[in-house]
Amino acid sequence: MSEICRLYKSIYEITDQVPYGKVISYGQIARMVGCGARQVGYAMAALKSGSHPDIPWQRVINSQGKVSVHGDGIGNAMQLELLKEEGVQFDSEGRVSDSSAWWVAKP
DNA sequence: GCAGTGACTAGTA
DNA sequence: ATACTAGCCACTG
Repeated sequence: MSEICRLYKSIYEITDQVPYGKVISYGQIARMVGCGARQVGYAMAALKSGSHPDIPWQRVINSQGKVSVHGDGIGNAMQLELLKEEGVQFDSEGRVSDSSAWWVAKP
């Protein structure tokens, strides 16, 4: 059994701290943990149902404010739907409203 | 230990 | 606005 590095733990910690109806970008988390953005995405991919069901991985999106495509795009659709259920407003392009960003306060 | 891969980002053309 | 490139760091073979 491979124990997850504390780096992943930090990533999960931040992701778990994202409030309901809010989202955060991979890059932002990467800066917080002090690692590359890819590692954040990798940590999310490592999340499995049953291991860390309490982690709102669906609230993690890319810097474009959109959901990234994984594998066949299955998880992608689920993620989008989950966010909609949480009350996150999406644009016609599938982009999240700037007000839905957690970290932030973007000009 | 090296090479390839990956749910990314930022910069340049 | 889009397309391509380079950088990023961890995991797998």
